Amino acid sequence: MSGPKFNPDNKPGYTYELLADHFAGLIESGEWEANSRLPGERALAEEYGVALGTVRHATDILRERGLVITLKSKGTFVTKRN
Amino acid sequence: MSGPKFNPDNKPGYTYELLADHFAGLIESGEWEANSRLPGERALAEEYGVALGTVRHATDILRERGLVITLKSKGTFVTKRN
DNA sequence: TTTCATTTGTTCGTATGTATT
DNA sequence: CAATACATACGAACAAATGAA
Repeated sequence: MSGPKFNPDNKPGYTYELLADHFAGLIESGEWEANSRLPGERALAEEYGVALGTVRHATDILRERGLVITLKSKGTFVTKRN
Repeated sequence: MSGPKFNPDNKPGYTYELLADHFAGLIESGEWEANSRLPGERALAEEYGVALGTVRHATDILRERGLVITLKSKGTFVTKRN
């Protein structure tokens, strides 16, 4: 069995960590711009073929790293850095 | 229906917070002694009539408060205090 | 060494509540 | 009112680590 769509080869590491690193890369590369809102959790879950809770765990990590902030009922935003 | 068995009256506050406070009370009162292992997460979920995720959320809070430590495949233990 | 039970860790699915737009 | 989005909560299943038999 191949696992989640985001990690069909079951590479080492937990899906939420790999996903957090992937998201961090999108921020680092500028594909996710500073101050922009991320796609919704359900949209991300759909896009990456993982569960809502997994996306949430990944964005929790981004928040801990200070890469994003989450505003209730608004969304998760890339933290502006200077 | 009235809600989870642990909070059938749906008192204000989330189940996981009420549960965390309840657990903290057990530690404070000494009913859960220092250095002792808590019942397993799944046993607690069964006992209080709540979901596993809710117990886990509650024990996460206890951990953040420094009241317990969790060792994988061993259990969650009341932090010894002096 | 292998097997087994226990416990935590992770992931999925689904539903409901609440707030914002 | 409807759509969007986060928060909470339920259930279920499998993985990983530990320790004992």
